[in-house]
Amino acid sequence: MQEFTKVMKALSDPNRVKIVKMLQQRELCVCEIKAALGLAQSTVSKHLSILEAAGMISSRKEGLWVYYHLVNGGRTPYAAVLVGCLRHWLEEDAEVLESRRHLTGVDRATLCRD
Amino acid sequence: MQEFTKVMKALSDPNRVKIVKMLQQRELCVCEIKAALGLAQSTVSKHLSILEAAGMISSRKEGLWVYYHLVNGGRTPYAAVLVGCLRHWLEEDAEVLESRRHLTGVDRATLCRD
DNA sequence: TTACCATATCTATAAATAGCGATTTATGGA
DNA sequence: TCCATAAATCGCTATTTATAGATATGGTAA
Repeated sequence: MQEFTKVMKALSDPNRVKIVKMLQQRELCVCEIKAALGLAQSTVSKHLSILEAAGMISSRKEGLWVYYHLVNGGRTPYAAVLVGCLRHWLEEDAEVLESRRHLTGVDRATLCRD
Repeated sequence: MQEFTKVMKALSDPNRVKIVKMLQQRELCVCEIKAALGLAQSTVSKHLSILEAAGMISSRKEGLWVYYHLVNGGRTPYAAVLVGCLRHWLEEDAEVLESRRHLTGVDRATLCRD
């Protein structure tokens, strides 16, 4: 039960849904997500840990940066199905498009030092 | 976006998931759900209104009683898919079985006057 | 070393939520 | 009309959650 509700709770916050939708395009480091959503770094880190605990995303360390990506298939059946559904869902959502727009055209190298 | 997160939030509470799983078996009036979950009537009513607002359940009035049932297909694509998934998911969940057990063998007529 | 930088964790706070009791509303029967 | 009953709503408390600032961690580079 908790395995299921954890996935539902993870996806009940718009910012976390936006993170999933952004990670559909490519893996991202924390500062990119921070910039795209306009949230504090600590807040983004918290959101990422919630999505990770729900079995939907995973991370990879590269030097100072931590890159997050969608877990292929998801770590639980619930995470797997929902991540799969979200491939199609909300593709035209205004908030999703907005956050994705912040990613393109921004140089990651300059973005991650401020 | 909100249409989606509303469904996720509705299913992020164990008691509401149990309500959906009970309604898979048959339609139920509020006092039956109240008895099965061991919650106050006002609390159950609140949960039902949240599930209804998410487009997953609907009600039918019959005299004093209000019978709730799953919306066939769901009022939104998100509600539809999740209700569909929940047909198979959590069938063996301990909490779900427990709440369902409270329903069987209880006479509705005597249950709803206390 | 020392300084710096990206991320995670800790602490605090404001807002949202689950819960219950009391009240209100709606319905049916006497 | 008056009373009883099922459900919805209101008012409140306790808990959870989203957020940000401050601090800790761990890697990089001088």
